[in-house]
Amino acid sequence: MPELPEVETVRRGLQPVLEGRRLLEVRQLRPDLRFPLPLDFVLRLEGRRIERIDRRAKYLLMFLDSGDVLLVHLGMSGRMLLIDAPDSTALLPHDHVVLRTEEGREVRFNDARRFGYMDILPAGELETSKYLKRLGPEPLSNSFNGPALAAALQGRKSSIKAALLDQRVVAGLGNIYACEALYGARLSPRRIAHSVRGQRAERLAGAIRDVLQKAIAAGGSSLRDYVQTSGELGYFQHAWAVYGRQGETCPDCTCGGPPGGGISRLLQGGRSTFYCAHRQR
DNA sequence: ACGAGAACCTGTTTGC
DNA sequence: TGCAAACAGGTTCTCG
Repeated sequence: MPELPEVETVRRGLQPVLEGRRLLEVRQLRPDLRFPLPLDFVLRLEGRRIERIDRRAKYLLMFLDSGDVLLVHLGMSGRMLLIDAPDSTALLPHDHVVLRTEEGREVRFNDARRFGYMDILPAGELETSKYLKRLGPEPLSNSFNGPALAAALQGRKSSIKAALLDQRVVAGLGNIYACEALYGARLSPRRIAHSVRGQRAERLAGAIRDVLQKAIAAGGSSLRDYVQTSGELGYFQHAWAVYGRQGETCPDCTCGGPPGGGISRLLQGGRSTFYCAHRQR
């Protein structure tokens, strides 16, 4: 589930619970997530204070007072569960790592599919690490704009949809927001990537920023209700324009439903793409 | 070198 | 209703 806006929302929810707090106890419930955890995983976390929580693309970065960074990727189904009363809350299925703070609260990394992972590395090695070194620009940073996007797409013969999922082109988009951004920019997901340049690239870069900012704002506005009844962080009711809306009328088409208008589903590289063939060219 | 597809793993939804 | 197949928000590897 987590693309950039969801990870950012999780980051903001974790800040008041973890930032500036000391980890009194860390429990590792299995030796591996997607990858094996470091052998000294617990040792390097217990007793450390979390000074700052950052985000890069879909990665959460927890900077420790030891100079290490705890890097977290939520994969497809990873969640951070907030447990206020740990002693009366049994471990749930797929709770893999438990962080207990000095305040007696817990943050649990829960991940059924186990595509998520964690690692610990020295802060100085973060940028050149295998995780971050190939990432493209942050879409909400100043370095991301139409010309930068066009340059990254130059020579690419895949579909624009596939290119947007490549984290080297722009970091943080996943299947949902790639669909939504293409809808916002009125570009067909089947369009060949390198044909998106000039004005089209401006439109797409703008749509990407727009869609991400709105999704983050939707999370942020419900920050008060941040902890769901399940204690889960980062789930929100998103008002997606096209994603998951196959068969519905396009919100922007006045031509009525199919044929011609209406939202259809397409399979690209094994992933579902939702789009309006009438609006997107 | 590049792009499509498979693989990783488990839970939920869909279709016969 | 029951069961099997399809599908799920990510990333990386292999193959052609």
